[in-house]
Amino acid sequence: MTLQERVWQRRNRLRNRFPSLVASEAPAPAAAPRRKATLADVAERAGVSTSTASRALNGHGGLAAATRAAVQDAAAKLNFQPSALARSLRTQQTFTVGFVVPDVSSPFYAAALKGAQGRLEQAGYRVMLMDANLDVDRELAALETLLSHQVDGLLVASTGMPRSVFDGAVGTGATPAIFFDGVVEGTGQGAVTLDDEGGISLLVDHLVEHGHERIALLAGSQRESAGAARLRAFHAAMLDRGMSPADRYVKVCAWEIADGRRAGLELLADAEPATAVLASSAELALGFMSAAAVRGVRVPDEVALVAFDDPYFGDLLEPSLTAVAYDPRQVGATAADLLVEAMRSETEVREVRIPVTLVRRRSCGCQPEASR
Amino acid sequence: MTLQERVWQRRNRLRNRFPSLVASEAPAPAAAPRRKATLADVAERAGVSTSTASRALNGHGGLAAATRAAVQDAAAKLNFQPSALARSLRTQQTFTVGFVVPDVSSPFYAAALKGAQGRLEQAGYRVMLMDANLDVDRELAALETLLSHQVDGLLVASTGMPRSVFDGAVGTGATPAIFFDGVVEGTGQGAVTLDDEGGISLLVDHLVEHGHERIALLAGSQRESAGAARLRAFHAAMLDRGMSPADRYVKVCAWEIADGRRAGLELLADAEPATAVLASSAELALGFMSAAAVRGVRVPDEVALVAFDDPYFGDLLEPSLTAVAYDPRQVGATAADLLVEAMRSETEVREVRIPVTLVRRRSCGCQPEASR
DNA sequence: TTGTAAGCGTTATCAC
DNA sequence: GTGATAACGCTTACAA
Repeated sequence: MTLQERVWQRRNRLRNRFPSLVASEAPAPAAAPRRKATLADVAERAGVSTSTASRALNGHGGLAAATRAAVQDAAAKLNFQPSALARSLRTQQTFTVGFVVPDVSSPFYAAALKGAQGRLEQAGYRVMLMDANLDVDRELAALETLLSHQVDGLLVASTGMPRSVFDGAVGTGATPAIFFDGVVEGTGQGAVTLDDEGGISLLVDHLVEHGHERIALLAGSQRESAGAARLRAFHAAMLDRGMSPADRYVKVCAWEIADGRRAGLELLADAEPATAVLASSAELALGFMSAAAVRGVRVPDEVALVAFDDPYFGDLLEPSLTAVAYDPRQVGATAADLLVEAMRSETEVREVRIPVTLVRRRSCGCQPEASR
Repeated sequence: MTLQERVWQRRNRLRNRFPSLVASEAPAPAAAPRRKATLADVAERAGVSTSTASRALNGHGGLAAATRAAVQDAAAKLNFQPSALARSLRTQQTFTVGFVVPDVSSPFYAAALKGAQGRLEQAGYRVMLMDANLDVDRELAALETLLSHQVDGLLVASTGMPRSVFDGAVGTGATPAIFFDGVVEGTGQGAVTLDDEGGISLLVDHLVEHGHERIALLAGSQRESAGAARLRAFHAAMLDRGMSPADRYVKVCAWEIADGRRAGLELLADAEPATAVLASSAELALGFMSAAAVRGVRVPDEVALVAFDDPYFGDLLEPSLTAVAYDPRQVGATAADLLVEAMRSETEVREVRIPVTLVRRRSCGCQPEASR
């Protein structure tokens, strides 16, 4: 609070100087607007009341074509920009949505953000961004900040926040929330996730086609819903095909390259190592590749590798990476669409799954014809 | 406007229902706050005036310890969250900064955003994000939107906006602006850029050490200041070493992988092709690698490659990529620091350069001992 | 068709 | 120390 106090004092000092400036200084050289024009200024210049000015500018109720023109003219001359603050305070609508992610610098979230930003801007909304830094407490703080700014809606990829905490902070239904990627089960106005089951199925199927039976999983963190979903899907897919992976083949770990490397080294040190590895994310796959390189294990000759997540440089790796691909922007864009709908009118909660496809390259053992 | 109208109507309908709810419904089960608590509610519960309540909460001027406690207690009980909107309207401070980039989904900007976000949050600021989508017009629109929200400061990576346009929109000095990466020359309260000269020098030197003389440049777009700076630095560095590259070795192009590939193919089709290529960004280098692969030209045996920009998977490429590295978060963080300073008090304009280092890997022809 | 006035939720000035 | 009261810049009944 001390900080705020100091700053305000400064501002006020500045503002207090204005009267004298305006009063005693020579009249402005011309139409050089000394201070940001307000609606009252526009009204005065157009010779009407502020209410009329407001109506003219916002296209509301009946009003003479002439006055409307006069007001618009005055507004243009003064370069009038309505104060979003004042308007929002009055209308209780901010046309701002809060965007919360575990880590903006992750390519996936950055792309989702881009997708959402585009749609929201088109719909007339601004985005206020908060990075939870993979920390549930900060995620909570982020939500509270956003709420105190009266955002009209929330787009959140949760870092595994319990439902009760989320509902406690957001209050049920007051501010619509759409989850993407990191879902808080049982709340919110909707969710968009990747087709984890379908993707894992594609990957397992493909490895089986290559004749693998001892398949390992780099599962990622189980706090985020996506990690958990992929692990579940993996077990289901294996069972479907009459296999059940040894527990020691399933590595739960964080999402960074280093974590994938660590887990990969463990996998490779096994007495009877898996012949194929499925990584739950591109980073984990990268980590595994690096582990294999360190141990001198050749991919795909000695161990096959596939990933859920197709990095944009997947083609250029050695070996190129077989992976499940999807459009991360689409998840952001879709979530934004759902949110815009929810903000416009009550809608029933909807869950959307983004489709994924298999990209066959060399890390699985395939020999794709010379690409491109 | 039609949209806004409709939404407001709905809101008002909702609000109009509240009085009856509050008035006729049975008293709330307990301290279950029906509606978001306002300062007036807190004051009433504490039995003081709103002014006193405000003072108590903000730690202003003298007031009895007892009353202060009472107010704080009431606030806690009501779960009071001050309205940022109302406060900002009154104080003319939003504690929000606008962040404008050409493309958030680019790893560099995403990382810069992350760096800035952290520092700003620490300093008590929120970030409102706008993506200009590589378009100067949208950049302008973004600035105007931000200004209409009365952001306290601006962090902008410009897509090559002319100074006059920027000054016209932002007005000189009213709202402090710090540029990063994409600088608008001659305005703003500061700028932070990478050490383009130093980086290019390192790269050229290194290629020269390898014995190269016919060095080509994938220059990137010249609209952004970084692209232009690297091109200038390249010419300077070559001249310094007594070389002057043929014009046909210098390819100006956009920043995408595909652009790098296209330019790379041209370079390789040359009758007397360059023996080394310097790419102004990681994407351009990737594009070149892909072009070389298509043509069956081996890197580094037949052509050496170095890049300004070290992608996080640079190690795992084939060949691994020799590059100039830097911390993109640091540029965001540094810019944020400058901005916070500028918002707190008038400061002279400062230009900061972020240092870069050379990472020797295999694409240049080096044989680094087994990494890691 | 237009104006008057109330109010959104705060903070700040000035009396008491 | 504390309380009225007037802004901040806008929208919107309600009156004229």
